[in-house]
Order: sequence, then C-alpha cells, then structure tokens
Amino acid sequence: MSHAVQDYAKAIWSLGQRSHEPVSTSALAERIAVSPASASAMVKRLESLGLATREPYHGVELTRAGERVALEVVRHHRLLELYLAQALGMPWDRVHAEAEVLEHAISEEVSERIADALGNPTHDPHGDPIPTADGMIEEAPTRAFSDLDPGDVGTFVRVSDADPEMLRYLSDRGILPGDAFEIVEKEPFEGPLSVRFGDKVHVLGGALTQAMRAELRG
Amino acid sequence: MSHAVQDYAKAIWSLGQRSHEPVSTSALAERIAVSPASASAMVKRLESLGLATREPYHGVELTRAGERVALEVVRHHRLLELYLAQALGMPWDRVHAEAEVLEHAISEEVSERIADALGNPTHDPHGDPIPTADGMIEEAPTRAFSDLDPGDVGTFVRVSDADPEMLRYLSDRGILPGDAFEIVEKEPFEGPLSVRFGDKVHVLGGALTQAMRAELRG
DNA sequence: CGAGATTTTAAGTGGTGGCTAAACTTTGCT
DNA sequence: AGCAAAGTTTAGCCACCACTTAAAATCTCG
Repeated sequence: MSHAVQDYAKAIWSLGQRSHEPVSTSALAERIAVSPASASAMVKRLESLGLATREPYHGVELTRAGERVALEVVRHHRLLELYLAQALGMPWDRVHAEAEVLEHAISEEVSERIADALGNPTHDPHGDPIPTADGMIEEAPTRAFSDLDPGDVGTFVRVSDADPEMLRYLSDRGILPGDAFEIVEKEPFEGPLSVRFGDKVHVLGGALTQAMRAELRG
Repeated sequence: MSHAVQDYAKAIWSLGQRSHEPVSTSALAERIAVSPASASAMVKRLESLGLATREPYHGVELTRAGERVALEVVRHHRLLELYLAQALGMPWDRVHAEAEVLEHAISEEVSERIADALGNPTHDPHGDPIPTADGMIEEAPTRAFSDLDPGDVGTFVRVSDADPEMLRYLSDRGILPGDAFEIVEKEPFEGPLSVRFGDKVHVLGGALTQAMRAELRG
C-alpha cells in the first residue's frame, strides 16, 4: 500500500464527502495535480486492490475497505496536526505539510499513543473531526461562509488546512475555529463578506470564505 | 535523496566508525542485506551525489557531506527512539523499528522541536550518543563486554539497538545503560561471562556480550 | 606467479507513477 | 435525432529506483 494509493484513497474520500456521489476522474486528477489519464490508471489500481469500485466514465467510489484506508490516513493526519501544534508547539500554519508526510509513516501503535497523549481528541486544530481508530467519523453538517447571508450567526468550525497563507492570515487576526461570529454584510457578485468576531468586524474575500466553514446557530 | 541513499550513508558511517578505514563493498552489502553487486552500484550513486569517495576495489569513505547526511539520519533516529520511549511510553524494545521508518520522514524542524522537548539530550535510551544538529558527535571509546576480563569494572554504556530480543532480555533483568558492573568470571572459548550488576551476578552469553559495550573505570 | 577471494560491470527484472496522443463515451445543445 | 464539445479511457511510452545473476576484472597471499 504505497503512499500514492493512500493519497488517492484520501482524495476520493474527501471529494466524496459533500456530494454523496461517485467522484469524477477529472476532479480527482485536479485534486492530486496529475493528468486525468494518470488518475484513471490509479483508480484502476485501487479497484484491483479492492479499495474502490468504478463505473467506467461515471466515476469512482470507495469500498468499505478503501474508506477504512482513507479514514486511517485522515486520522493519522489530524492527530499529527494536533500533536505537532500542541505537544511540540509548531505553528498552526506549518503542521499540515509535516503531517502530510508523517501520516504515511507512523504505525498504528504510535498513532494510538499520540491519541492517548492528547486525551483522545475529536477535532484537530483546524476544527476538522478526527476519525476513530475503527474507521468511524461524524461530520456535523457545515456551510461555507461564502453561502451565508447577513444576520446569520454561528460558530466558525473549520478551515481547509491546505493553504498555510490562509491559516497565517486568520491566526494573525485572532480568528480560530470555535469562535462565534455574525455575518454583517455581504457584497454581491462574490464580493467580500463582513463578519463580526467578538467586537471586531473583518472583511473576508472570496477564496477565504469558501475555505471557511460554519455551524449555524439554531 | 531517497531512503535507500540515506540508509547506505548511515551504514557506511556505522561500519567506518570503529576501524577508521574505507568500508568494503562486501561488508556494506552484508549490513544492508543485498548482493555485493547492488552495494557496488549504490556506492557509485553516493559518489555521484558527492556523498562518498571510492577507490575501486578498495572500499568507500564518506565525504564530509555524506557524513552529514549519515549523522543527520542517526540524530533523527536516536532522538526519535528517546522521544518515543520517554514522551509516548513506548517500550524500549520497540522504539528501534519505529524510528527506523520515521528517521527518514521527519523534517529538521520537527527533529529540533523534539530535541528541545527532551532537553537536548546527548544520549539515546540505548546509551548511544546523539549527533548534534550541525553534524558533530563525540564517541567515547568503548569496549565490547566480550573483550573484558575478570576484575574489570566500569559502566555499561550501550547496547546495539537492532535486536529487540536482547533489549527485552536485558530490561527484564533490570540491566540498563548507565549501570555500573564488575566482571566476575570469564569462561574460555567464547563461553559466557559472569557480570555483577549491583548485587546480582548475571551470566551473559556470546552474542549478547558482543552487542553490549562498556566504558572501563580508570 | 597464480589460485581464490573480492569487486565491478553488464544486462536484465519488476514495480511505481507519471506523461502524451489518440480513441472512445457521455452530455448537452440545436 | 444528430452532432460537437467535454470528459474519460486506452495505448504506448518514459524515467526512476533498487534489486538480481552471471561474467569479467582486479587484488591478495601463499
């Protein structure tokens, strides 16, 4: 089970999360940053490993086994992020890259020891839920900030961990998962969003509001 | 810089430690458990990377760059062993295998954070010295237990970390690096050695006494 | 000096993971 | 329905890595 296979499983899982439909080859290829042909070939490999089923021309889905692989990698990733930040004091915006490598290298034993050391947490520092060791995950339904409307109030629960710039930007301004917010204003045509966190109103642009997710109150 | 390259550098360094002479291809091949031809090819690769110099038919030596690579990997390995044992409570006899994998995966930043968390230790749990971040190591001259004679007293400083059985055996009997000892008796023909640790005399066989190393008193 | 040991070269294997180009299927529009 | 565009798959290829066996080269030591 090579790194690449694990990465594809993770990517398929991740893309399949929202829409519970098969994942298209091109979406997968774009996510992994390879050509569609390469993604197609890899998907075949996952199928031959029993990790995915595919309907040619209609997309891939993970089998339960494939989902387990994906969730295990995701568990490793999120535990590592939390551990690096918490136990080793690594800045929030650098843990992702490190976890991306280590997630493939740590044994089950170490990952469980890390989970224990952290008190078996349920969410990582970005607000993402951590799958359990037996391959379960509960995803609370969240909405992208870009979908919200003025007057909406709730909790900022997570932000994509893939872009260090965004993380640094947010943490520089003291905005962290768990913070309550209220949408103040929304400019039309994908314009910026004015959001109040505490007493400060921040104006957040498009890419950012697509990466940030909220649980609405009520 | 692939894992294999790092492993070869580490092996050459390790084999070159004792006798400060070039390392033979066959010794290297045996250490890595590959054919001599494979080792020969890899050595060429190290040379082309500027990590080693070789005198065909007369062995390899690491360049300063190669030594740095080796020492960095060794540093990672030993810090990880210590960290896994100390911070995550992993048993002494299992840390080696895990460190063998992770040593290639952790970044400099994480390894320095681990070193800090451990208080910048100088020795790992097996008693092996830990190279500094800038590629220095001080190796106190030690002698194998199998070379010692009755009446010799000193400190048990280290034991090869490669064999979990030995580690378990020793720790089960409460024998740990740092312990003082006295050689009580030595049977001829590579027979067992009687060694006093504290008030207990242990009879230790051949392979074990070759893996255990001592600093003699005086 | 020459036999035996060691080392190197030569040639080839199998796996991974990627690519382009061309062929094929689906979709969506008229 | 028909057709073009978009999306997907296949075919054929490449590069890398790390290893192998077999044969040739070199060294060493009696």
